[in-house]
Amino acid sequence: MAKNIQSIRGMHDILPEAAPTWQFFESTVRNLLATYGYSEIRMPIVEQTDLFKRAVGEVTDIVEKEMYILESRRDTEGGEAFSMALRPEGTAGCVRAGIQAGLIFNQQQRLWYAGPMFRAERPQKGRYRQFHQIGVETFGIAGPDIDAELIAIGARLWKQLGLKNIHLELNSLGSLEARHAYRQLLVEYFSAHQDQLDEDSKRRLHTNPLRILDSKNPTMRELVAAAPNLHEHLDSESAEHFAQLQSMLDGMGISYRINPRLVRGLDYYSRTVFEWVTDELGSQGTVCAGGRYDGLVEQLGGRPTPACGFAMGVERLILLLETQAVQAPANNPDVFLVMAGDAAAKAGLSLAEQLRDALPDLRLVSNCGGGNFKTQMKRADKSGAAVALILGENELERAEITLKPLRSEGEQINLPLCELAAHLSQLIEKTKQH
RNA sequence: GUGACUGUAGCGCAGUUGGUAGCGCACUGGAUUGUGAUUCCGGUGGUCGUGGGUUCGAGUCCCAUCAGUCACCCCA
Repeated sequence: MAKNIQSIRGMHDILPEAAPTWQFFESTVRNLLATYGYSEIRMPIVEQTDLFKRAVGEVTDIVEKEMYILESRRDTEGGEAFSMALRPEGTAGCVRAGIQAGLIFNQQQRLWYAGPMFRAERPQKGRYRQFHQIGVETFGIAGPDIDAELIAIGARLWKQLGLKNIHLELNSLGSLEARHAYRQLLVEYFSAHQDQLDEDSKRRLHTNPLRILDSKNPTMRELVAAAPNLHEHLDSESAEHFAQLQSMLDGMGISYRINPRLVRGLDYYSRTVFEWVTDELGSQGTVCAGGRYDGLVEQLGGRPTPACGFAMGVERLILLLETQAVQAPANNPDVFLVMAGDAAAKAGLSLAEQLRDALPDLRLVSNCGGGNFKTQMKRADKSGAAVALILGENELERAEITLKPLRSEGEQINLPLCELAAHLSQLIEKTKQH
C-alpha cells in the first residue's frame, strides 16, 4: 500500500457525520440575514498581500507571522510577479470588493459572506489554520442604530440556534484620532514603568499597547489599574454614540457587560467594539466579534464611509452546538427500496424514478450493488430510512409493494403500486411536522 | 512562537519490573432459502503515529520527527 498522505496541520475535513450540524447552522444564519435584508457577497480566497497589510495592520500578529503567502506567477504578458496571501479574515476583501464594484460610495449596504479563512497559528481546540467565518458588514450608516441592529442579529441567532450561555461584552475605543491619542498616552505611561512590564507586555508596547490592559498576569494588576482610563479619553461624539447604543440595547432588552479592557486586535476598529463570549469552550471562548471601522474604506482608497460589522467563528459555534447537545434536524431518507430478484431490480429502478417525478421532495434510496434480501434489509436499516419499500417477485406479480416501518412499531402492509405515491406523500407530510 | 500531556484494529480503550498484543463497539458469516433493528454462535481486521538508538529481546526505555489535546500568546 502506498504511504498515507495526511491533511495539512490545522486543516480538517468536515465529515458526513458533522454535515447536518453545519447545514443547520448555515441555513439558520442565511435565513436570518435574509429577514434583516442583508445580501450575500462572495470574494476570492486569495488577495494581494498588501491589502491585508493595509487593512489589518503591519504590526499585528496576523500580518507579521500568520499569513500564508504565495508568490504569483508572472503572467503571460510578462507582468511583474507580486505577493498574494490566503485571506486571514474577510473584512479587508469585502471592503476592497465594495470599493471596486462601486457598492459603497454614497449609499447604504448590508452585506454578508461565508467561507474559509487561513491563519498559520498553533492549532488547538476552536483554533484552526483553515477555519470558517460568516462575516456581516454594513457601509454608509454612521449612527449607533446599525451597531444595535448587528448586535440584535447575534442575539436572535443564538436564540434560533438554541444556544445558551453566550454573553455580550461591549466597549468603545473612541474615534480614530481619540484612540491614537490615548494609545500614545498609554505607551508613555507603560514606557515610564518598563521595569514592571512582563515579557508579553513589553512586546505589546509596540504591537498593541491597549492589550496590556487585558493582561492575565497578576503581577501586572496594580500597574494596569493605575493606567490612564480609556473612557476618560473618549471624544465627546464617541461617548455620545456609545451612550445611545447602550440605551438602544436596553430598549431591546439585550443585556451586556461593558468591558473597558475589551480591545480588538485588528487595527481598523474604532468606536464600538463587541464580543460574544462563552465560557464553555476553554480559552477560545470568543464565538463572534466585531465593531465599527469608520476609517477603513478611506484607508483602502475609497471615499470616507462609516462602516460596522462582525464575524462569527463557525467551528466554535458548531463546537458549542455539540457541547450543548443541540440536535440538528437529521436528513435521513424517507424510504429505502429493497428489490428481490433480477426482474424486481429492473422494475424497481424505473419505479424509483416515477416516484421522484411524482414526489420531488421524497428522499428515496434505492438499493444498489445487489445483495441478498437480508443484506438489503440491513442497508435499509442503516440508511436511517423510516420505511423499507419491498419489491419482490410476489409484489411484481400482483402489481403491489410492501411497506415495512423500520423506526416505529406497526405491521408491514401491502399496497397496490398505483396508490404508493399518494401514501408516501402523506408520510412525508408527517415527518415534516416533526 | 513557548511550555506540558497524549498517539496500540475503522471508533473508544487495556496492555504489570522490557519476554513476541487483547477487550468493547463497528464490520462480516451463520442460526432465519423474502424481513432490518433485538438475541445466540463463529470470523476478518494491528509495521503498536513515523524514523533512528539501547538490548539476546522494545507497545513498554532513549533521541528525533509528525499529528492531536491543554495552557500561554493570538483571535473567530
